[in-house]
Amino acid sequence: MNVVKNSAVKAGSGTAASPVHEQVYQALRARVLFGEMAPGEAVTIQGIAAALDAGMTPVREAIRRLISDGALVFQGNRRVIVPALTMDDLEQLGFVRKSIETELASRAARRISPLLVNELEQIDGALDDAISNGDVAGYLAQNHRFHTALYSQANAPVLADLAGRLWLRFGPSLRVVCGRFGTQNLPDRHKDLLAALSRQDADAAAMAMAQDIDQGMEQIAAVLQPRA
Amino acid sequence: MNVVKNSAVKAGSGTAASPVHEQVYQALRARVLFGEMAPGEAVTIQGIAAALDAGMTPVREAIRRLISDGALVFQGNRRVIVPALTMDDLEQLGFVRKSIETELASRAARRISPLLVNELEQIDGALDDAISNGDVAGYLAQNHRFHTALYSQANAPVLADLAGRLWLRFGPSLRVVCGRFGTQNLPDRHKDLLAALSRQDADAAAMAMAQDIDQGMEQIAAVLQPRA
DNA sequence: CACTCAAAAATTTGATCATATTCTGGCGCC
DNA sequence: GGCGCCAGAATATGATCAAATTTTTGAGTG
Repeated sequence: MNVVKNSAVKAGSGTAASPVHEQVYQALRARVLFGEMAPGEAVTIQGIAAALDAGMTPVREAIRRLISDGALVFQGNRRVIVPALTMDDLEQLGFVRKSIETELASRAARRISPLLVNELEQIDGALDDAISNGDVAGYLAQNHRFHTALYSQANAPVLADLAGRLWLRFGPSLRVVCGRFGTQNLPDRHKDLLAALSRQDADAAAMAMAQDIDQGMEQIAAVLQPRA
Repeated sequence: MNVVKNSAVKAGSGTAASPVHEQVYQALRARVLFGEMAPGEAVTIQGIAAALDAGMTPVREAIRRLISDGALVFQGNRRVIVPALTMDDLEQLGFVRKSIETELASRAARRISPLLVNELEQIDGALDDAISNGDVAGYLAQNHRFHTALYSQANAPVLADLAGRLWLRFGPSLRVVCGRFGTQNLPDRHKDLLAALSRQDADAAAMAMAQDIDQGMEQIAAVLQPRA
């Protein structure tokens, strides 16, 4: 992967010339979110800088942001790694996710438009395709898109922002889940959610979301606790 | 204020020579948390660097972290300011605080030792002193210490960490509250909480915490909405 | 003749890099 | 197995370039 150098071309190709540290942040964020970095893997500034063809300063800034997001952890000394969740971490994460994301689902349900329901159904369709095709990256991406699109409709930027941060914490572990079980065994709990949304039933939407979260967290827990 | 240069003295005076960017982060964090920066105030990298006698790079990193924490906001262009909360922000913050911090209180209540209760009572005493002395800075500091000490006992690092981040968001506004109303009118809702903790009553602790949070959020809301 | 609006210079500030310095962790040696 | 040296990586600096804001200035108008 390569970060686009916005050097000479002023009449940009379309993207509004975001600063390098932002590009690096987005690139790393995507990697973490979609499981392209393994839990426990070390992250070196110079390594990332070389991989993304960027200077050290922007990379350093991006990494600090990710650390603050909980997407990376600063290992006491000067070492930065991709975190490996413990069972305790997972339990707490599940608690917060259920608190925040059920509320987001609830609020979104009250304001949602048929247009949005349609968009979500399309995303969910793409998600189903990814599952049946065994396309792990596609599954993760569409699942993320589904939740993000829903939360953006809740008119609650603070909550949506927090939820987005939480996702960064279990992204790497999700990849491990898919690596172990494949996509075939990933049930899609979004159908109940879509039904609730389309009839603007806030309580039902919250409940469906809670189940979706529980199911996801349990699947990760199964991988974290490798004793039969 | 001046950051200590850890230059020649290798046999350190006791503090384990933390990196400059960490020192800057802590310094800025304290400033935000204790209302030493006004909402809406602009934060310039070079200004901070000059004020703290540090280079630009560490300051830049610290600011990025604070932005990720929600303590500062990146104002589209390249400007960074201390956020001024809206009523909507406050409502969402209150929701998340109640979700997380009541849970923390609850968990702490189940594990707390008489020793800790004693420590909390001492902090609360210092808090009362600050109130009667009209010592705004002291009030904010002790109040923060109280909650932090409690949360550290909940054995839930993820939740405690998230709670700590949330506090950064309303720190600046708290200062405005105190500036407007003084400390005299700040009721201390910690007594109920301490009582619940000392008898390890998790539900009562959660309820008391919810009231403490509600009261704090309402006080901020009163300042945010300046129509009589 | 004063006033307004706007354009352009100047200053302030942010972004990035190349480089020097310091520290950590590993590896060979005793 | 413990101790000191070495490679590599992180930290930090200051310079340099670019962007944005502010100030200045000037022409046109009432």
